[in-house]
Amino acid sequence: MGATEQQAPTRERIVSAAAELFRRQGYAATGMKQIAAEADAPFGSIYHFFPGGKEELGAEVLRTGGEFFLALYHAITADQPDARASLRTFFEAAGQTVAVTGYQDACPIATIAGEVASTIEPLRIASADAFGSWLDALTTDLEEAGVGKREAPALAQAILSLLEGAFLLCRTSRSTDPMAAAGHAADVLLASALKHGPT
Amino acid sequence: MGATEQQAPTRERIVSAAAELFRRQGYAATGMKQIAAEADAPFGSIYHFFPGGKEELGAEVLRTGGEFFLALYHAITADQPDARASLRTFFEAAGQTVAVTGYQDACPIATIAGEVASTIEPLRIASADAFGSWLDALTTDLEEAGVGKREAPALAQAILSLLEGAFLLCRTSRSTDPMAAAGHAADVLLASALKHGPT
DNA sequence: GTCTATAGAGAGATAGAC
DNA sequence: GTCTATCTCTCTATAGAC
Repeated sequence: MGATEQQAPTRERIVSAAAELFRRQGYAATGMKQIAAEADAPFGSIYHFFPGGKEELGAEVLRTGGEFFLALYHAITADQPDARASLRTFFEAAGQTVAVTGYQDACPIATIAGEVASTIEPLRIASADAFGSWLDALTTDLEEAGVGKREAPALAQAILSLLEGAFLLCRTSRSTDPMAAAGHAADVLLASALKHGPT
Repeated sequence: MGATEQQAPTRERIVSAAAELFRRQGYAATGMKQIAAEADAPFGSIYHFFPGGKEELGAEVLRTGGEFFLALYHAITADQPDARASLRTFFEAAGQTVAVTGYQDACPIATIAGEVASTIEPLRIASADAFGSWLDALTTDLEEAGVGKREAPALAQAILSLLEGAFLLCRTSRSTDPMAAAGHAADVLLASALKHGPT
């Protein structure tokens, strides 16, 4: 914490630089040399830390990205009084992030996932694991909020679909309107599930 | 119609081959040579028909893909008795298509859009135009079904977000569950809008 | 309008000095 | 563990014969 420059370890810098570039430009369009330059790391270090090359680096990016986003979800919703407020706050935060980054940063998984789902099986699986961990967390929260155990998983899938679709529409249209509409829709769905609901 | 082999014109073969490859593998990961091979067309013909190169071809793919999908939407919903049946049928058809193609073919725009939204402005605009045309059509149908003019655009955005998000989750998880959940959610949202509704 | 050969740039990956 | 030079391959794009 002193005046000395504190720089993250090389490996971490590589992973976060790759994460940012993959998320914004896509996996195939991002070169290893560009990653090294952005990370301010020697080119060879990438292959030192990731002997499996680009694919191994991509898998690590998806893993850490999934964990980071999950932690973000928990952090944002922790302070909220109930599940509906949590969802509303989360969608609002998502819209703000997209706008603040100039419609570049949205989901850390989606851009890569769309590219590799039919072509690079290990990365498809890593993407599925990330989405799966979010769905599990959301399902648990929905159940605790009073959504029936039979309805909760499908509702979680619908809410994540809303989020991911809105991310794409926001980035494409350069507008936060789709995220606002998705957030409102998520609230309607949850309210409906709680009313007709369970137990 | 006869016994003679009827082959589509070269330009059309190029566009549809490119559309299929871009949609499945992504824009950056697809090479011009692969497109020529898949289209069974000479390599030079691509540059004959698309002097602007890959970017011009990508724009044409997005334009025709957007039109085709819009026509598909109209065709599927034309026979339906009401708006809720239309939506349910459309989401069912979407899920079937994804599954039947081995989770390869989903939205003709989404994979490209995610890659280019922050990097290739002409293609970002072409993607936005395609999504915009779908939103316009859906908004009109929702209004005709009785959704209030103030609520219809946001509901259309939410429904398209559900569809796009579910496409991604289906392809990533190799399951049609997310599409079923999204279809159900869309039905709930429309029913809610019609009830609390309009006029 | 069809087709081939090739230019020129950049990719992913590797070797080896330090 | 750092860093550079380079290998090989593939990419987009072009030139020019037919």
